[in-house]
Amino acid sequence: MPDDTPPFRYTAALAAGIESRWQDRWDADQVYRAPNPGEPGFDAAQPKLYVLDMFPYPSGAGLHVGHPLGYIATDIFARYQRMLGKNVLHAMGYDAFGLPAEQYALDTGTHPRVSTEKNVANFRRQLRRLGMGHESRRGVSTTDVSFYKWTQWIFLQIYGSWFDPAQGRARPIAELVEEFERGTRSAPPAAKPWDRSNAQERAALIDSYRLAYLADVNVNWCPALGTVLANEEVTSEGRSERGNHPVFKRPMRQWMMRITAYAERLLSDLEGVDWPEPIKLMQRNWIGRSEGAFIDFECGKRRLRVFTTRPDTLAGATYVVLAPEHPAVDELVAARWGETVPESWRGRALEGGGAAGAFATPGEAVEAYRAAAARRSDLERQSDARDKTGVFIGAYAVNPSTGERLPVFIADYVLPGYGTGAIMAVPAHDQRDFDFARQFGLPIRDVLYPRTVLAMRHFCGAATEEERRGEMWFTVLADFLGYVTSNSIGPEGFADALALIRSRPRRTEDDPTRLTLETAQLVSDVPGALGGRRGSVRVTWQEALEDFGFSSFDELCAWFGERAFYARTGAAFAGDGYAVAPAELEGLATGEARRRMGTLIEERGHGRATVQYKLRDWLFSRQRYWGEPFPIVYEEGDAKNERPIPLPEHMLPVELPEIDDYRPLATDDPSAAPRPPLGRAREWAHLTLDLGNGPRRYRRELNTMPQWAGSCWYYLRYLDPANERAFVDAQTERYWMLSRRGGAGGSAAAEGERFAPGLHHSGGVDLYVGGAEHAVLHLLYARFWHKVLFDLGHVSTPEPFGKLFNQGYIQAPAYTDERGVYVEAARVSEDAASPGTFLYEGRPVRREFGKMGKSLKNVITPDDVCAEYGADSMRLYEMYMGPLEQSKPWNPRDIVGVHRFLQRVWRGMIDEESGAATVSEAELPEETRRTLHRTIEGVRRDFEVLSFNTAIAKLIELNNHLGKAFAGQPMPRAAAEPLVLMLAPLAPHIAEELWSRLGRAGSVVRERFPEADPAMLTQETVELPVQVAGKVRGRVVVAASADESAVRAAALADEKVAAFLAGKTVHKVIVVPGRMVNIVAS
RNA sequence: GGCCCCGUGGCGGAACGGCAGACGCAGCGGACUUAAAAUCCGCUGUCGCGCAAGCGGCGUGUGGGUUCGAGUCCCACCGGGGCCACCA
Repeated sequence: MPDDTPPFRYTAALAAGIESRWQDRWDADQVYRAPNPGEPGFDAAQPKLYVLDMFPYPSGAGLHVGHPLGYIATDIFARYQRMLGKNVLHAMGYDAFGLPAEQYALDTGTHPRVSTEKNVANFRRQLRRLGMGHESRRGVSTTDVSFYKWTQWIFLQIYGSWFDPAQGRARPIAELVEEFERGTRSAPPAAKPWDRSNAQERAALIDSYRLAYLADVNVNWCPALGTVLANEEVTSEGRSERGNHPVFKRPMRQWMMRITAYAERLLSDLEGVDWPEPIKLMQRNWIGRSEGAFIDFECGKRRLRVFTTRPDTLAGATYVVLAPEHPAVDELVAARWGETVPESWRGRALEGGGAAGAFATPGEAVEAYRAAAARRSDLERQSDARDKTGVFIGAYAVNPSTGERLPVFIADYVLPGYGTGAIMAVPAHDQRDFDFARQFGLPIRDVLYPRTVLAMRHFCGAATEEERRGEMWFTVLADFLGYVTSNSIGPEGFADALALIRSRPRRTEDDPTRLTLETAQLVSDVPGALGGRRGSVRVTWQEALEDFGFSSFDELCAWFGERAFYARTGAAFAGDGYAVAPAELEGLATGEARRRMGTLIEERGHGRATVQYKLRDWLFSRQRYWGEPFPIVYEEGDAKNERPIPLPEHMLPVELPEIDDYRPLATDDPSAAPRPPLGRAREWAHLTLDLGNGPRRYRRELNTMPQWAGSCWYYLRYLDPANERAFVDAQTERYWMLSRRGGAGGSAAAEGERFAPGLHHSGGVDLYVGGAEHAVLHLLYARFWHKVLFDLGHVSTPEPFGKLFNQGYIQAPAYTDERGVYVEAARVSEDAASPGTFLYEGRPVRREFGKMGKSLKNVITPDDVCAEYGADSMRLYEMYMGPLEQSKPWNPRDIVGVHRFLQRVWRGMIDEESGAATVSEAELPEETRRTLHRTIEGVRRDFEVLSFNTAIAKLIELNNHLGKAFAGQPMPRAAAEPLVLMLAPLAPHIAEELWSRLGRAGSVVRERFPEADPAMLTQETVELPVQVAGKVRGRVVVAASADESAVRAAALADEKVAAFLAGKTVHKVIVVPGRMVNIVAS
């Protein structure tokens, strides 16, 4: 069959030729080079812009179409900004250390360095194929020796500093030593005074202040990976995020980073950055600040310190709970049970341990409970979180508010690492305490109520104390009142609620804690109880009101003091309420009561106000091969790693040694000792050094740094990738990070306006794009390092990333067979006989949509898409799918739409037979000029806010317009060229080709983006819709400058409108100039 | 369980509180072809009336509210997704 496709039709084949030719040209001409200060071509007057992507792990599988979504977006944005005349830094590096890279190397039996280099090369090839305008000289990899030398250097900076709480910032450790020497600072009470300490003790004291330190901590040990993991790398099921292996808690001596010192700044500085709110929220939650108080309970001769956020509920505390690991337990545990101690408090010997039954002494019960708690996995603990366990330790503590003797328990629902590891339990106002109290028959004393409940108490005087305590029925009332009022059901509904409350069935045992809203509604469906919300009610609302002594609904509302009641589900716990006990707090709103109680406690010496954080220090060492070695040695003979010795800067880098067997020591045995693979490099691990006191033998630190180390600062190395004297040149750092985007150019500032709000305050990277999966890990660690570097004067901004944008995921269909196992999506086809049925090897499979990736076997590679349609079509499609921040399904059928668009653009100005441009030099007709300028204006606006889907739609519209306007005749150059330039950021290859075929020399990369003529955006006449009672009934054309009365007259005069107004009185005419008219008539 | 985000045609999605469904896909009809593909033109939320141009009703998950006017703002519910999950 003869192929009659014209030789210059824009097909995949033609696109492939165009694309590779221009990619070569771009490389050869270095068109993306962004000069640093002092480099050739640098112009201080030119505004700068730093655009950054979260760099990838170069996995062996290569890129799939989900990866470049964000990269394409930043590339378009960067290209657009270059065309506005900015000096744009856009580069792509590789996060190549860490578990995934090492795991891939293990799987394929190659050395990690070899496989990493291969993978990086493959990623680079794939990205180049997509036409990315990355500046290659800045594309560093975290595994480059010249890179990790500086990772080690930064580690030494952190190691060499301490956090001064008085100044709220990190300072060099030498200044701390100096303060001790001079006596301006004294050692903490627990430590020996400085002047009476020996050298070793002084060193230990100093070490205890460092931001990077060795400590025996209860770590997450993952034997299957042969390494410890950070809290952030462990899932809520207690398994490793990588590989899903079991993780065990175990004390080990490890490197830690004192990120907790920065908790407050990491929290408060979120205010100043332009980040998506959900991400900020996740960071806030992770940091987990809570204000509260330490309260001391007398407990025999000891004082037992608890932490609470609700000191105002102290009077409601009816028992005390310690974490099983709490150090005071051994001291407090009683020798024998008291006479009156119930059986259930004494623990239960488990089956297999001989006779089942309560333990003979508290000591035995405690021991058994601790052992059982340690055996229980996190998963088990969570699955039955409502079933509280614990044992009484035989001791009592005195409630400082009531003077009562409260029993002391240990229970694993109290965590050892948070607060003081001890709590006062207030079962009336805390769900967990309530669950525990019910389990153990402990008293429940309520001391505060939502406002509505206080009101309801007045109404329902019939309810006894007993009823309230046992069932916390007030939450039901609160639920229902909130429901009734917020639904604006009105007096009838309110009466319904009252009727329901009075007739509501007793709480049953299987619904022990509280009636939820759903159950309340269920109850309302019970015949006889209420008969439905709108149905027959047993009493009329007047009757109900009269019952309660009100004559009208308004009067009732007035009694409540406000028209809306805020109480909702859980209000009794959450605390928008009023305290009623103890006497000092009577009638105070909770916020006030908390403050008042805090003061009282402090005044009476029972404790003090404090702030606690959930954030823990960062576990910084791993027992793996493929990571940055620590620049740390120990004296030979110091077997327990007691005294780390930092290597001097000139000894950096500490290169990762070549070893044959780099596998981690994986095992199933949770009690096995970690054995870092670097221990096998014997030559490397032991060395002779002269650290100023003569040559001595030293041992190297054998752990490596975690995955996150390199990604904590790579964006700084992009700025100055080849610098051998510093991690980044100070002036260069200031230029790219500190100066405001668009600051120097007048018009540029205006252009950035819509985008700029986030850029005033913190400085840093102007736009950082990446997935939301890094909301806490990478983004928190990087902020921490950046702040340390800022405090030490190495960087000029307190925050690294001024504006953050999260792109969504690309989802793709995935298929499971009857066993629920995923099958190769590429080999599934739709059954032609019955659409909607999908077949894999002739067997039906079930379709679902999920994030594209290896695990769902639904990967589509950009290489395939490029081969079928070309890179420009691929880029355009990914941007056209929908809003960048949204997750959306990959639908290959839709790609032809954007491909056809490019084809039409091409054909509009190129002769498909000869390849010659077919444009005229004619002037544009008025209507076309207006359309063009409206498009320019719209596309610019869309580009500024990364709304590429709508920008493309506008370009398609423009092209459709041009196709119609110049059907059968050449398109004027005055339309063709702006169209090409607007297309250039989105589809750079075809734009370059068209530009050159239109007879223009050079690349479009540095051409100026078209500007809209404001005169072309205003219109002389406008068509306004005219509504009658909110429905469009007609249209009038009026002068754009027409005043309100003219528009009003025109609207009323309209024939159609008049027809609708016939026989009606016009009450009001609303005229929104330039928008519409609405006539209110009856 | 808590917090957060999202519900618009057959599909992806447009829409400063002001003409709902831009643009694309799919579908239908037509032109060009011996034919098909490609390409081009037109139609395409839904129901009713009409031969027709057209006219009208209903429509943004459900129920309320605010407003001259609600996809958009507020409340509740239903459904989907995400994050955290015994943090006192």
